Amino acid sequence: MPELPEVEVVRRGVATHAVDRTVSSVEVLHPRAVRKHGAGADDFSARLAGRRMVAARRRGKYLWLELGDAREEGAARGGIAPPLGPGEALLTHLGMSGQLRVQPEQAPDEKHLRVRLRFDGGGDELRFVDQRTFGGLSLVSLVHADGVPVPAPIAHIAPDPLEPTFDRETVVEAMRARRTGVKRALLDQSLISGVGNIYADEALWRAKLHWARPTATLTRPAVRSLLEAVVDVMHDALRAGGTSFDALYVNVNGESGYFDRSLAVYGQNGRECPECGAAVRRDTFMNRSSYTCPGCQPTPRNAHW
DNA sequence: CTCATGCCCTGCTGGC
DNA sequence: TGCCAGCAGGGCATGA
Repeated sequence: MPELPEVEVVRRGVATHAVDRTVSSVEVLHPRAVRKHGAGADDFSARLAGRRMVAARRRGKYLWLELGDAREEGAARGGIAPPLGPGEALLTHLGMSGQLRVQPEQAPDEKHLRVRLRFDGGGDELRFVDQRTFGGLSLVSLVHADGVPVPAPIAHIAPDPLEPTFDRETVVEAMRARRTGVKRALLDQSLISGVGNIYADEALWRAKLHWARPTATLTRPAVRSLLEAVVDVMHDALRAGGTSFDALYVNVNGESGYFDRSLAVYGQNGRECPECGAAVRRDTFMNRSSYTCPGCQPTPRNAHW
């Protein structure tokens, strides 16, 4: 499952292989992959063709490729200017199973290939492959939020913990003001973005907090150490190239990360906690799994289920 | 406004 | 061997 560290690995790959290239043609093989693009697949393809990728950026689990000025490029291509101005981007979310792959044009189509981008001059293609179709692409305009250009549809999402604009103390106060459980707050993208189920469980384990602990009962130092744990686990995962349980997460070259070997509790039901040796337990919460060590993260008396 | 819940989607796994 | 329930889960719409 791609979460922030995995998306960052993909961003780096896309920055290397797609930035400074100009899209020559776009093929949408499954309309659901561009469902967020309101004007439809044909419009998506027509507008993206001829645009130059100028930068690869990320907030949380969203990744976008900033596009060069369409009018100049359109003029250069014989006056067939797409009706877009500057300040736009190709926005992507990988969902659960989305992949951006750099592939030679002669490579056979992947079974779940959804969108193909070809570039001027031929060579490698950029492919969006997605088994479960929770992910997708769209063309969006950029707006300024706190002085940072972000895609308009995700302007409501909070900075992620690896961004320079992330203000830890703001998040500490916002979390303590919530009347909910700490994991639900960690997964709330309007408070802090980029934290998914895997890294939420790992950070809670490192901070020795149970997922059902009410945020209102946490001291400021406890929230600070939780946010530090989030940053630490994400940095560790990034160094390992991300977490891959199966072939669903790979980088743009199709390679898996190996952080799954370093997971303390996530997916470790019944295994020994690396800290105290107690058997890791799995609970169902928010219709998904939460893994805890009963020794290191005892259930709080006032649990917020 | 805050907080909680269900749905979208496909493929793999395990029980019978 | 085949069938089906359960599971993976981010983000959004909707309801309380």
